[in-house]
Amino acid sequence: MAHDLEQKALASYLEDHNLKHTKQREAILEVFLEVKGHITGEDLYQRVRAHHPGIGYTTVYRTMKLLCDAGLASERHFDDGITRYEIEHEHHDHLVCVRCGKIVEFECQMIESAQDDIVKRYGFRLLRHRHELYGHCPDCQRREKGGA
Amino acid sequence: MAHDLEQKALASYLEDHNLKHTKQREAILEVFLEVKGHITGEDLYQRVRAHHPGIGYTTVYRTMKLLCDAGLASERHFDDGITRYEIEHEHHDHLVCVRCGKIVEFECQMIESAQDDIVKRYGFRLLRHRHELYGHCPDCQRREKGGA
DNA sequence: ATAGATGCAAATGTTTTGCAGGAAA
DNA sequence: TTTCCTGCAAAACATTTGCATCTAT
Repeated sequence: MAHDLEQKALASYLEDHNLKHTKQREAILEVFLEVKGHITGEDLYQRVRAHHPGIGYTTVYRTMKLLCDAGLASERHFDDGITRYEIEHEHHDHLVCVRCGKIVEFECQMIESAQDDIVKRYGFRLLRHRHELYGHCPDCQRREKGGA
Repeated sequence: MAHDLEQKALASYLEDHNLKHTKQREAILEVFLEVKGHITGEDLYQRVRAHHPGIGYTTVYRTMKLLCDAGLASERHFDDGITRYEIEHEHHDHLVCVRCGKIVEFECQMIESAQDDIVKRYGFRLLRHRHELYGHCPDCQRREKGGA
């Protein structure tokens, strides 16, 4: 499967850092990749638990932190204050549906360069940014018209 | 003082909604306007407390919620997860210095219209957005060179 | 007099930490 | 067999709520 690559990356990270390769860590990474990220700690916990009862919240949170350090995941904080983990990949921003929770990624070079201009204007040195658009996705707009 | 206007707005909001005009509410609004917003609940609590010992966190939080309803304040959530209250005014976004915590507002029409394009492309209906640039402000960059 | 406000303490919800037992190397 | 992990329970932290008391109207 396509996830072998990431499992190998995890293994080599663990090895390089004198950490142990446990079934819990493997299981959490597995589920995380399966759902393609954008998942909360709670949700991840529930899903891993389905296959591995007995696993604790603690392990999920600790493992996700580890995956972030390993460069396989990254944390995202949207409006609801709940941390979500996504698969680490090149820079992008998000569209979030406030009705169904769907998250879509986008990337816009024009905005990036406008940001650079703003930063220059104020004399800041830019480290990172966060840009989120909240609204209703096409499916939910259709549902609205339907009557829900 | 310039704050009379807002105190009047508060009074009329309270009246319209059958709420009472208390010294706590007045004091909190006073301090909030004084510091020009972008303040945390904790910070606001400490400052109000300096002049009005005995006031509780609860009242600060409840009053800020009320001021938001009244359209005088609005909540902002930056990266650190602590709610900050700002003076409500026309749409804008923020530059945040991650060293000293300074917050600068900006507004960019080019970005706004680029957003509209993106939203259209994905078929979303845009309700609101959040755009924050994190970096080092000019003062902190100077300090860095200095040696701190 | 009475609806509404206050302040305390306790609850909340998410994430983290201390610790004793358990598993990988 | 030593080092690192795990899971539980408890802590942490910002914010909210229950409740008895107090206050503006």
